[in-house]
Amino acid sequence: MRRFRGEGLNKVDSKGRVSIPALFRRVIEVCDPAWTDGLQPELVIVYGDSRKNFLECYTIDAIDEVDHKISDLPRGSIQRKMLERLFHGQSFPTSVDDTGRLVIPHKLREKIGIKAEAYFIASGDTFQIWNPETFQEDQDKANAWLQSLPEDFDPLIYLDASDRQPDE
Amino acid sequence: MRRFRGEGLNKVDSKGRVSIPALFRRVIEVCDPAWTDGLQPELVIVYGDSRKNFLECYTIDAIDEVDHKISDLPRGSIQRKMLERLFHGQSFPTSVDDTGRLVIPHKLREKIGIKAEAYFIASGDTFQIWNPETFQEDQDKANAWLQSLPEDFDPLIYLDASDRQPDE
DNA sequence: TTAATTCCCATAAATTCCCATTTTTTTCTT
DNA sequence: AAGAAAAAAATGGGAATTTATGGGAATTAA
Repeated sequence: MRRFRGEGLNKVDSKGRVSIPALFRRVIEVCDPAWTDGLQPELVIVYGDSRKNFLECYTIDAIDEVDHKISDLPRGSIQRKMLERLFHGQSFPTSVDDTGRLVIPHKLREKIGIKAEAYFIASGDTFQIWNPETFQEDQDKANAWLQSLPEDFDPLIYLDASDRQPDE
Repeated sequence: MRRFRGEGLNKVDSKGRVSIPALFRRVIEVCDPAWTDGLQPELVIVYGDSRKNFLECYTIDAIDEVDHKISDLPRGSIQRKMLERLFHGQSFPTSVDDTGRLVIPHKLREKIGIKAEAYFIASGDTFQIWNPETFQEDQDKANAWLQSLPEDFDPLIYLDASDRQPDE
């Protein structure tokens, strides 16, 4: 499964159109089973988590995986209801047009405070769209935290933790 | 099988007419085996569960699936009787008119307290129609709960739970 | 025959499509 | 290695289409 990698800053016009970074487009295409050259590859924007101030964009493969897991949860359970609302209700299916752009509806632009520019950043099998200033603030916080660590501390140390048993 | 995705808020006029979000219409059409371009695609509104304060709308394919499962239940069983009453009796078959609207009968509008506006939200292979205020209250509760969780809590964690054995 | 429902038509706003430029990146050539 | 040419990416604007919505006439129901 291909993963997104990289970041980018693009202009948003009055109709809400933004170019998707070209590298991301290749991944969106490959991860849409119905896509073939000439077609507009599809994707899904998830925006419902009220704690997040960015949009999360899923490829078709990625959202299908989520959908299947949701349908494995017991009908009527509170978890299923919540996830259905978030991923089925508070999401927006769309596609990349033939000039490589996406239309972000007015309501979604409002939600994350996007006006003239949008910042894109890869996040594994999804990518996120931020208001550039909001992202910078978040990044500043992350940097401050890094600064507080010993000079020789290597974040990769966290990876080894995943080998441990959950109860350790 | 196509699934509904997204949400929308539309006006209800004095005759009870409401536009169905365009994205939903595409799904309703595809999931009606009898539908072909120019015809009015059909659907079924289920309204009998007194504990729910919204209407649940089924595509023809979705309701057929339910019907078949019901007819597999033992005749005369209490379960079958209950489901038949709910899905056969307390349901309303209708269709999308050629301007993309649905007429919600007065009785159903009363039941969920709809007056000038109706809120639509996808829920897998069905979609729901709510009174906008009622939905918002429900959503506020969900958000409050989310806010109460640790900052880095990801609702997707629930999905991984489905890998576990039921008795864990 | 009154009221409710359906059908038909009209319009404004939003969205999509199509085409044209500009920028940036890559490739080719000297 | 520099500059020119070609290709790809980003952006802008207008026309055409689709949506959402409103109102009246025709039809059906009570």
